[in-house]
Parts: sequence; C-alpha cells; structure tokens
Amino acid sequence: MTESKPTTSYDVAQRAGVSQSAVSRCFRPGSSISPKTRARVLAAAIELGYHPNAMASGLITKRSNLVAVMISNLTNLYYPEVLAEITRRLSDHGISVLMVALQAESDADAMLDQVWRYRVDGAIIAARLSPEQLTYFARRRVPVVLYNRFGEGGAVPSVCCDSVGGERQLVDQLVAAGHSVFGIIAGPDDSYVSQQRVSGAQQRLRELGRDALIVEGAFDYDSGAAGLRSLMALTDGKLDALICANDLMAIGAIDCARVTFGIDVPQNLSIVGFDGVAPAMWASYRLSTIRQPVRRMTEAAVSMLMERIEDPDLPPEIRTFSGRLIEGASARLAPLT
Amino acid sequence: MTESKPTTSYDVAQRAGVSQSAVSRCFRPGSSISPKTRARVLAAAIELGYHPNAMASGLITKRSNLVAVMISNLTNLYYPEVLAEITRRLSDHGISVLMVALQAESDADAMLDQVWRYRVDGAIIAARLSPEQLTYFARRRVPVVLYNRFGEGGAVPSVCCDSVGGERQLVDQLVAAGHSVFGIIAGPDDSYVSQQRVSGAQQRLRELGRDALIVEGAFDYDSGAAGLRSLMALTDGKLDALICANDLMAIGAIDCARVTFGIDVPQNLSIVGFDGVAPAMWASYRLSTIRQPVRRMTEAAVSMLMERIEDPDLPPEIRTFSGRLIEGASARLAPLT
DNA sequence: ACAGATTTTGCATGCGGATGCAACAGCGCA
DNA sequence: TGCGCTGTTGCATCCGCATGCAAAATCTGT
Repeated sequence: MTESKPTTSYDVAQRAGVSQSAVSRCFRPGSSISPKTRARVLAAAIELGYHPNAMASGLITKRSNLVAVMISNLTNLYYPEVLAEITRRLSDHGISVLMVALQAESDADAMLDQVWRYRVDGAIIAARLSPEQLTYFARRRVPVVLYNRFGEGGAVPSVCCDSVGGERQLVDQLVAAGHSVFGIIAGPDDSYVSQQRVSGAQQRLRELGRDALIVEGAFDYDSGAAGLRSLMALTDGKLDALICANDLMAIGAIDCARVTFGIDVPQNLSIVGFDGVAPAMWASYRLSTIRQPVRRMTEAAVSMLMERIEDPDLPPEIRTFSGRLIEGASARLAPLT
Repeated sequence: MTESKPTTSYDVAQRAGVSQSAVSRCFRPGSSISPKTRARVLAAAIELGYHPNAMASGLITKRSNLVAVMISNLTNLYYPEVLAEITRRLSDHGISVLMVALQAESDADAMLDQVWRYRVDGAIIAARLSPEQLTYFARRRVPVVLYNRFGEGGAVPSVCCDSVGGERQLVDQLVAAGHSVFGIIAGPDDSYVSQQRVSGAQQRLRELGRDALIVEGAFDYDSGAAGLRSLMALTDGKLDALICANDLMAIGAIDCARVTFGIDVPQNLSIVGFDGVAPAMWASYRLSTIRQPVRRMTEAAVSMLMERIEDPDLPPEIRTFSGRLIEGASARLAPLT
C-alpha cells in the first residue's frame, strides 16, 4: 500500500487511456476538454491519488500561485489575526502562503532570497523593509501590498488603518472629558505606525492648545509599564491622560498604574490604546481603544494584490480604513461637542 | 531599469563565460567547482540579480525545500510563538514554510490539496487531522511531526509537552495547600491536549482521594468565564480550586471570578492554567501555570522532521517535554512533602 | 448523406536547473 | 619531458506539466 513513486500526469493519462495533454487540460480551468474524457480522467486521478505538481506547472506558466506574507513581530497579538485572515482569503483565490517571519531586520535579506527563489506571484508585507528591498520587488515586477505602512512617497500600494484620524478621535474625547496633563508612549521610532499615531495625537493636541510628554516604547507589555513610570516621574505624578501607540503597551501601563502606583484607572488616569486586540476587551482592562477593521483591511489587501497580479501595471493605490472607537472603561471620554 | 525577464542560469553562464552546469554547481553545495570559476559566476550572478529557481531545481531534485506548517487556531495566543520559532528554525536549515491555517476542520482537505501540489518535504502539524488524512502523509512518504498531539497508536512522530505530569504537579500542590472543592474546565472534547490535561488532573485527584466537577470549554477567554459560572452554580459557590485546560480559559475565569462574583483570587479561589502564554505573566493575572518549553519543543520538532526528511525510514518517536511550574499568584500552592 | 464549421485530441516542444559521463586541465614525480 | 592522477568543466538529457499546432472527431445545416 506504500506508493513509492508519486503519480504524474502520464500515469493518469495511461490509466484513463488518453494523452498527457488531456490530463493537464482537466486540471487547467478554461481548457477545451469534453465532459466524457474529463470524467474519465478525474476518476483515474482520484484512483491514483494524483495531484498536479505545482513546481512543474509553475515552471511553465510562470505563476507559482504562492504569495509571500512577511510579518516582523508575530508575537504582537495583532498579527496572528491578520495572518489567519490573509491566509484564508488567499486560499479562496487558490493561492498558498509562503510564510516569512522576520526576527531581526538583519535577516531580511536572507529571507528575501527565499522569496525570490520561489518566484512568488506577490507579497503582502507587514514588516519593515528598506526602500532598496522594496525596490527589488518593483524591479522584478512582483506586486506588493504593504500593510499598515507606506512605501517611499506612496509609490507602493498600501492598506492602512487611519492612525491620524483614530488618534484625533481619542484626543478629542480625552480633551472634551477635561484631561489636562497628557503623556504619550510611542513605539520604536523606526516604526511607521508609531510615527503616524504619535504625530496624529500630538498634532491634534496642539490644535486644541495642549501639549504632551512623549516617551519611547517597544510596542510590548513591559515598555508600557516602563513608559508609565517615566511619565509619572516626568510629570511628578500629575499625569492625567495616557495615549499609548498600541494596545499592548496600554495594557502594560494599566497594570503598572494599578499595581505599582495604586492609581485608579480611569478615575485618576485615563489610558487609551490602539488596535483593538482581543485582550483589550478582557474584563480586567476593557481598554478604550481604536479597533482596526481587520476583516476589511485584509480583504482589501488581498484583492488589491490579486488585481495587481493579474495586471502588474495598475497604479499604486493607498486604501485607508477608519478604525472604530471602542469606549471601554480605561478612560474617561466625552464626545466632542 | 526594469528587467522584464527573470534571469536564468544560462544568462549568468553567458555573462561569466562558463556553461550552465557550472552556474548550477555554484549554487549547489558539495559540487565540484574551482574557486576561480565560482568567484566569476557569483560575481555575474550578483550583477544580474540571479536567484536559482526553486521550482526548477525542486522539479529535478525532488526536494522542494518547503515544509508545511499546519495550525488550526492561530488566535490561540500560544501558537504564534510556536509558529515564529518553527519558521526561524526551519529557515536555518534553508527551508521555507508553506503556511496552512485551518479554520474549520472541514476545509482541511482543500488545504491538503495545496500541500500535495507543492510536494512539501515534510509537515509540522498542530491541527486536528483525521487518521485518514495522516495516513496520506505516510502513503506519500512525506515525513510528519505532530505538535502536542499523537497519531493513531503512536505511529507518528510527535513532540509533546507532558500534560499529565504538569497537571499532576498542579494538583499535588493544590491539594497540599488544602483545597477541597475542585473544578475543571476542559477544552473541546475532540482535543487531544484537553483530554490529556483533564484526565491527568482527574486521575491525580482520584489518587489523592479527591474528585472534581468537569465542564467543557472551547479554549477561549469567554468559555473560561462561562465555565466558572457553571461550576459556581454546580458547587453552590463552594468552588475552591479551578483547573483550566489552558491559560486563556484561566484568564477568563479569573476575570469572571473577580468581576462577576467578587471573589478574591487566590484568597478564596485558586485558579491554575496551562501553557505559559505571555498574558499569563501580566500583573493583573500572574497566573499559576505550567509553561511549555516552546524553544526546546520547536527545536525538537524541527530536528526530528529534518532527520526524517534525510531518512524517511526512521522509526516514529515521541518526545515529551516537562513543563515548568510558574508559581504566579492566582493559586495557593504548597510543595507536596 | 456530405461539405463545412466547430470542438476535442495528441504530438512535440520547452520551462530552468541538476547530474552522469566523458573530455579536459593542472599537478607531482620519476 | 612524460606519465598517471586528482580535480574541473561541458554536453546532453530529464524532471512533470502546459500549450501551439495540426489532425481527428463531432456537430450543423441542407
């Protein structure tokens, strides 16, 4: 019962009494094949457990039906959901995912080597790549969609959540609720997402005549706690409203506020985040945050990519989605009148 | 600057003034090639931006250098870490990951079709597959390593965390600390992991002359809360010690205990989990749990798989790793004397 | 029933690279 | 200088499937 040699289209052809071409055409939609032969071939294929060899067909069609999904920090709580969604949607298009998990930025080149070797049809990138690395995709005419990031001068198709708008909303409501001493915990300073969110918040605060102290974090739990400690020191304990560049840091900050400082959140300190990850909804936190519309964003990313795989000459396009404010219970918010 | 046609080994050969074979040998370790030609070829390759076509080489060597990583519920908090580790380790072996995210069990067959088409060299499976589906791997002689699950009668190589031992440890310490009314929130009843953990705990409780009420959950936050409510009702509020089949449910239970019932954890109710996910360490929870040694387990999974890719006739083997008890602060524990 | 219009089918070839084999170069030593 | 030996190189071929083209089969209408 141990079939040693994988079956080829020739085996199936022989079994069905047709030519190899006929077998090939059965598995290629749009080819001219009569229903009768088709049935015979399919029967033989099932009987022999035949599955077309994607490498052989890719070699000749120049379509691998592979898309690289590049994600930097998978442990970010936010990305697993994105990954799952993207994978599912791509497979609806008959496309498989070549997973690329970047650890350090340093190994991006080594990982890209893999990507080139497999002649992926496209890539969805939620990782920090250098402009040169992005240029390579263009040079090789491999369509790319960036996820929550922009390419140089908007020259690369992107799907983004409107960070600026989201932060403005948060700031508006924090200000309207009467907060006075604002702090911001940013992400790593080389992160687009962080830059967007921080400058969005900062700008709106200025417009409303407020100011904020900013400390840098690393998008993780610990740096939320550390950030809060810094800000408490800097403000002499008067910190009133804390804006975190993502949920994970907000959660870290909430815990730190309660445990380390014994502060009541949101009574004495309002904390807001960004992303809308699952733990943000947990009863201990009920984080006030902006939830990214992951479904719609992944749907857009995948369809934009597919369009560009069909027609590589489509112009770049940036689709921005508004997040939804989750009121939560970690901040005193008031609608801006 | 837009290179329309991807460069082939022939292009490189011509540029370097050698034969195509020479180019091929430069990229295939162990081939006989002189340092001089090698240097010339590599220079030409870089100049032309050449990367060997993995589909073409896979076609002839019958090695795709792809491994399928199949994961069912990526949103499980535990798996992203596993995925990241596995991906990293595989890429150290020059192997890329074909990501397969199962949503419903129903679409496993459709996903497997992709796996067969790409002629993956092996698979690491952290998803529920039917015995027949596993048999297909064997029939096609595709090595497989199961992650935290077993095949029929131990016939498939597996890497597991010692659920039974871990649960025994937890139970021992709970009993030693004087708890009396035990409850267990299990996972879905078709989950191996859940079966192991629950029966491990249950068995040890019996050995120590105790008993436990069991309710079923779904491994997620909400079912932790729901499970606690059920158990509180069943025990008339006398529940004393709660054993959850994973951390996520334990976290849900803790929140529910505090918020819904106003119970002090661990003063009036001890709650323990299993896995050691990141949120379990957060200050709001400080969950008492068993941490799976993810590093060692993924390392084992990858090396077992690689060995079997080299030699498909290696006998199946099951490697079990002990988890480490994290004392946390969600349960009153006492070392068993 | 037959010419013409329309599928359906098989043949032959090529995608890009790996590899056995034979030809070849370089080297040491007598 | 010449012989044998080790180490390189090129040639030809094949991996499994897709596809243009021409031949064969089927259908159409009269």
